[in-house]
Amino acid sequence: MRADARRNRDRIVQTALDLLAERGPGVSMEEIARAAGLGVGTLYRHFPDRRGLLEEIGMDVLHRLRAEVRSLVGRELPGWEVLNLLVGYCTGQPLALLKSLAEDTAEDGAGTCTVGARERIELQREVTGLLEEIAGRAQREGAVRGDITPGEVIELFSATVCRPGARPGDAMTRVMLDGLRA
Amino acid sequence: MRADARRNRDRIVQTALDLLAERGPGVSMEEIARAAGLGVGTLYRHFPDRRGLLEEIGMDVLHRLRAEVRSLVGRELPGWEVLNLLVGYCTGQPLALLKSLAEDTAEDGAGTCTVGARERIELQREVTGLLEEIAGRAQREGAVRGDITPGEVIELFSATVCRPGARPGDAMTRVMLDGLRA
Amino acid sequence: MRADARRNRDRIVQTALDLLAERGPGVSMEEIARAAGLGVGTLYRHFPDRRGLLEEIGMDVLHRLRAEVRSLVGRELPGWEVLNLLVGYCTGQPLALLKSLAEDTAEDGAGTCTVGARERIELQREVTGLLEEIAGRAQREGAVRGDITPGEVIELFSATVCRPGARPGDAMTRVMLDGLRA
Amino acid sequence: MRADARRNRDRIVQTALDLLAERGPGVSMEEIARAAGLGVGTLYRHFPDRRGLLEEIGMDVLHRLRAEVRSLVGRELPGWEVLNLLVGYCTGQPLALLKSLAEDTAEDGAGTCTVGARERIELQREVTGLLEEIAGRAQREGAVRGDITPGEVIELFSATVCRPGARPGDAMTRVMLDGLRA
DNA sequence: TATGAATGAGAATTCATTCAT
DNA sequence: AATGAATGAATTCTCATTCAT
Repeated sequence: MRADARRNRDRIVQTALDLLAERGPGVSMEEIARAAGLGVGTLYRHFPDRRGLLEEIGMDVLHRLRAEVRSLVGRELPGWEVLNLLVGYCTGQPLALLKSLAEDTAEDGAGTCTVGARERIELQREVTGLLEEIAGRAQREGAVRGDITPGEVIELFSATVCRPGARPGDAMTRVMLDGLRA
Repeated sequence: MRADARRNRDRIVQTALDLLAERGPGVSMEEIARAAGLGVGTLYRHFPDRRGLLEEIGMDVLHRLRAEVRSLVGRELPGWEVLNLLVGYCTGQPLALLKSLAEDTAEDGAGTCTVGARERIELQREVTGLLEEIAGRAQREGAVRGDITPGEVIELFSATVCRPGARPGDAMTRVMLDGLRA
Repeated sequence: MRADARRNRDRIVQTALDLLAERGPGVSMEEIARAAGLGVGTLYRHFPDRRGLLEEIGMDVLHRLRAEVRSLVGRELPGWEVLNLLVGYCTGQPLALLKSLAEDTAEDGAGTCTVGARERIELQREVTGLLEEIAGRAQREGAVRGDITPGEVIELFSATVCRPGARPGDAMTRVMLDGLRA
Repeated sequence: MRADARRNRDRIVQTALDLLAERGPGVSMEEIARAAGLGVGTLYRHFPDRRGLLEEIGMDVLHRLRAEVRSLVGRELPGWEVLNLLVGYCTGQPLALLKSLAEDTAEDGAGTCTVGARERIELQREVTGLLEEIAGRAQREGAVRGDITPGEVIELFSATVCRPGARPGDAMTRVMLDGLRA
């Protein structure tokens, strides 16, 4: 891929993320293209359609999240500490998009699932798996209560840090972390 | 108001609530009308426009919530118990709609706020006030931790019970309640 | 026809005329009914449809015009004087409606002409005939120039006095009358 | 602006003028688009909405009228002759549209006047000013009667030549011109 | 009979997507 | 390859007309 094409593609993804965060899911393709300093045509050269763009953005976010999780896991810290560090990372990321993507996909029914969606779901599952491992470890270490499943721990964790406007150390994250303690 | 008109109006509100819960905010006026067994025209006889319909539905939900809160407050129970009882009520109600209404209103900017929206915001504020009183009481009773404001308690509470798919006693509500304890 | 039905009918015609004059051809049936203090249902009991109502209104106006013309003709005045007296009458009447009716009818093509329209056209022709007689007499008396047909005299006359906002003695009517002189 | 876009825009304006003249103000956007050999979307790319399209058409007509008036004024002819030449020009133009635009604008009330409407009114005023100058000159030259204002002369002039179906030399224009003579 | 609620076809408008320049 | 003009299906909303109360 040529350098300028790559640059354009990244600009689109970034701009779309910003606009989506700022103005909700109603932003039009035209607006995204314009905000990225491009024409719609160029946008469609890079992404097959709106859904495709959203999926790719989701992939982008997930890739970065996976990288972060992997690097934290590599540092061999206690699970509880990893969860706390992840709060810091996640609250700064536009993870809310992942939720709406998941909902949109669910709506369509399992059958009509795009290739792009399948890839994302795959990746999502992988990342969730990693996170659940961390949660499980934290439970085995006695830091997190044992009366809920690791999956539920992560569900909770996501609900908290993915919520729009989440900040590390705000009331909701503090209560969530305290509530998770054994 | 004629009996049949009243009945239709209620059907519309109920149907719209169901569809909105089931299929997200993208449902069209036509779909709502069809699902209610009516023509679009009838929707527009009862509600000025799409926004108006949504606002009225929000009012409907809020009125019922206020009634519930008032009745609980009237029973002079400890604040903590009221909060727990409210979990049971709220998780069965389509409160998520209130959030999306609030977001939509915010988008338009303060100036362009409709009369309907203003009323709803008013009512919302009233209900929130009642809830914060309950939270405050629970804190003074020593049941809820004191390091967060009553407003934050309620914010948390809402985030948990308004989330789509919330069930009383599920992991998220349990953790939230445990995290709130003093 | 019962007295109250007659009264309702007249109210509708009068109200419709007023609204049409005041707010243009965009007034809705509902508005007309409401302004007449009735429901739409009642309106449709008296008139088959919108077009029918307009035609009837046209008939109403035409009947009164014919009566006026006949009475003036009966007074055996010189043609020129009759024309001048008619200016006074016509500028106070909502004759503009007749033009728009004529245009609407023309649009539909000759074939699709309603029974109501046919009657009105008939009556219109009769009145025009009477007026042309007057014009012809005025020409024979030497008061009106002879280089245009009586039909043209009346066309002119109508264009002037039917124009919205026409007042006897205003610039346009004076110029028209002066221009018509032999 | 791209050449083809320019061409399409002009086609739209021309087609709309024709349809409006032929079928009255009820023509739909879809019809205009179809008649221009385009999709509705294209109309909306070029004009913000129906009103916007009409205003632009009005501007178009007015610009051409102003150019004509200016060129006639530049030829330093007697006022009376200019008026007569203008009859020839005006009767071939769809000036009736300007009247209906003025009425539509008036209906909305002064406050809600669009930017487009304001521009048009401005231009209309300018052209009317030019025409009144010509009328005034014709009066000073002794060709036009002095007992009416230049404004009234032009009002009359417009009423005659803007009327649908006006032809130079038809009865109405001849009478108007004769009536205006001193 | 009078009323006004219900209906649905039709008009304006938006926006994802395609295609000519 | 980039651009933005063109497209038309989908959506909101209106209003003449019908029909239940």
